[in-house]
Amino acid sequence: MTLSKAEEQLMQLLWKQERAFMKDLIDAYPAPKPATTTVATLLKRMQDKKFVDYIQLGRSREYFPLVKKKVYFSKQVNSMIKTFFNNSPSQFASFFTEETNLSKKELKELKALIDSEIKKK
Amino acid sequence: MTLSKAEEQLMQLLWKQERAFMKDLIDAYPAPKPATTTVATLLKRMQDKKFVDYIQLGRSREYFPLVKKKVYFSKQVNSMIKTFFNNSPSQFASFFTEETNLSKKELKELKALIDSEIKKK
DNA sequence: TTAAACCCTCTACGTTTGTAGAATTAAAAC
DNA sequence: GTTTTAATTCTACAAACGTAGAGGGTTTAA
Repeated sequence: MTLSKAEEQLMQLLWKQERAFMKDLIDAYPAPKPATTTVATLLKRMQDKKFVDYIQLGRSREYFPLVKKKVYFSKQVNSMIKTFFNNSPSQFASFFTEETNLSKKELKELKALIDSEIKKK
Repeated sequence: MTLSKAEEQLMQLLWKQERAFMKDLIDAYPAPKPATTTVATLLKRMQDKKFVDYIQLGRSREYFPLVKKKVYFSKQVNSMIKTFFNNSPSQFASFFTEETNLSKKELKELKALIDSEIKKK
């Protein structure tokens, strides 16, 4: 089960807020904001898909993610790696390094980071 | 304009073959293979979206990609970076390095690769 | 207490997607 | 030459998606 584009956008807003009432989510939308009913529909569909849940507070619902952004993102990347790079993360990594425009500074940071990863192993 | 899931799968087959007749594409599908009409429909839609074109050979068409895999992939990654990492490739990179299970060896290769990228700058 | 703000469910409608049957045509194999 | 194979177009239909009006409650601020 995956999120559609519109659902994903909403999910992003929810991840950012951690927990939110519908109003907060709508506030967070850039203009042109969708109708409240649109957001309500999306939230309900996302519930059905088990991506969000809520607790009833008074007559309002405080929504929260059921899936961590990291986990969701990981799945996305892994599926891309599988699709595009024959399931080889290192192939993906090298492609990424070459194709993305990282500055020299960023590259150095990345290198340092990799170093610390290597040490962990 | 983007490809749908089913279209993307077909596109992968076409990228692999570089140029192909419909039959070749269908052959390349894992079971259960879709009906030929299904593939034909997808191909036509992909044409409309300007992702493939063909040349008429006899009464058959040899299809080929209009968009390079690399380019398409790049766009995917960039949109993910934008969505998940606030448009920061380096944030993405560090996340990736930490979360993906690269072996020590792969990490070292990646590091070497980054080094050569640094030198280029 | 009345208007404005807020939230929810139900319903709906146009578009896109996944999938494929029917009909037709042409070529290839027998 | 007739059956088989491959392709193509047309048509279709169910599911998923994007979007939102209508209707019907509360609540809060005037």
